[in-house]
Amino acid sequence: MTTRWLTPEEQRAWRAYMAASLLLEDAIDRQLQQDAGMPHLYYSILSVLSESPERRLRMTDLAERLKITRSRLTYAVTRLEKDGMLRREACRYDKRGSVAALTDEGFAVLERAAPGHVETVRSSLFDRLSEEQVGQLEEISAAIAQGLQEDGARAAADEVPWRRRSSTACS
Amino acid sequence: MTTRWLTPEEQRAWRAYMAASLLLEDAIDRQLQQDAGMPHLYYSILSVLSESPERRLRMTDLAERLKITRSRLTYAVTRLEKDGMLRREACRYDKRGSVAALTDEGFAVLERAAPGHVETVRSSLFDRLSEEQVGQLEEISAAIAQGLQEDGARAAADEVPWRRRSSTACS
DNA sequence: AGGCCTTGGTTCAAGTTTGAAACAAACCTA
DNA sequence: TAGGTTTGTTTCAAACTTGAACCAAGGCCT
Repeated sequence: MTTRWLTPEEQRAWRAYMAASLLLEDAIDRQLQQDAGMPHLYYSILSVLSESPERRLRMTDLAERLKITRSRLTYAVTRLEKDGMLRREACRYDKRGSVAALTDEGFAVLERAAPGHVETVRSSLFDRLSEEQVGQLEEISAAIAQGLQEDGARAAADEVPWRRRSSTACS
Repeated sequence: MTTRWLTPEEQRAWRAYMAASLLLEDAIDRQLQQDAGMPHLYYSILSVLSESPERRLRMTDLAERLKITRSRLTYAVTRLEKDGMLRREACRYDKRGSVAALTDEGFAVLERAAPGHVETVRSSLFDRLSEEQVGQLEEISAAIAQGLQEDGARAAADEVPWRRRSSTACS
């Protein structure tokens, strides 16, 4: 089948999106690096933890919420632990598991950084959008995210299908 | 002034956006790494070059179009040059300048990779959106990008203001 | 219990990004 | 035209990300 190239409208949207997402992540990373000494992802880790029951979460759950790989998370958590922002604890139910627990210091750092962060998100993003556009952005983003997560799940399910033994022998 | 926190609608939009942008970049990076052996940014460099007059562009212009730092570009171009995808040439007008020129091999690689890339962009993004949403996405992205670029320009202009000599001596 | 696959996490090397510093050419301006 | 600033680009070290490989521990069978 011949490629269905992007229409001019799609091209414009795609380019605008790429520029916007790059610039936005940059702006946010820069602000947080300045004011909190950590990149956006690291701040997000603290943020997610702070909203979790008992301010702690298992590594895999944390990775899932943040949509990042476990390996990336391991590295980040190691750094944050070194900085005293969180502690690693053993999981009581599952001896394999480890849970990240926000420390009081981590929580304090988060509280101190939050206003500046919110202000940046506001001035970079929401101040430029109408209320209607905020709703549109949510719907669009949700649609994309949902699709990609289904893809991921499907891919995982289909993984190494050649290992499945079919009951009727058809190669 | 007390912080204006995000409204629930804004929070939802922000979280959905973050998830979507992470997942999307991941999907695209993975596909291109698989099929073309390079991350998205590197592909974009080739792509921008291929659409430029004579398939060449000065480093700064390239960085500007891609919204990345010059230093990041230098690294990427070095790799791409090593791989034979492009060549660095001296700029005739400005002896400081260097221009990146797409090689025939680079163009060929690009042509081979393009269909798969477009297919991924389509299935990850545009297939999930209505025509209307594509338009909305463009407008939203353009608004964000425009705002952030103005900010960047303003910040650059205001840089080291203490060096400016005011005509009337006021401190 | 003894295998075997899966799951939760970490480790390691290679690749990439960051930001500040270094350089050199170009551009003032006195 | 010499000195000082700006502009274009690279360099360097430190930080971060990636993906594959690894190591337990948990869950099934049989």
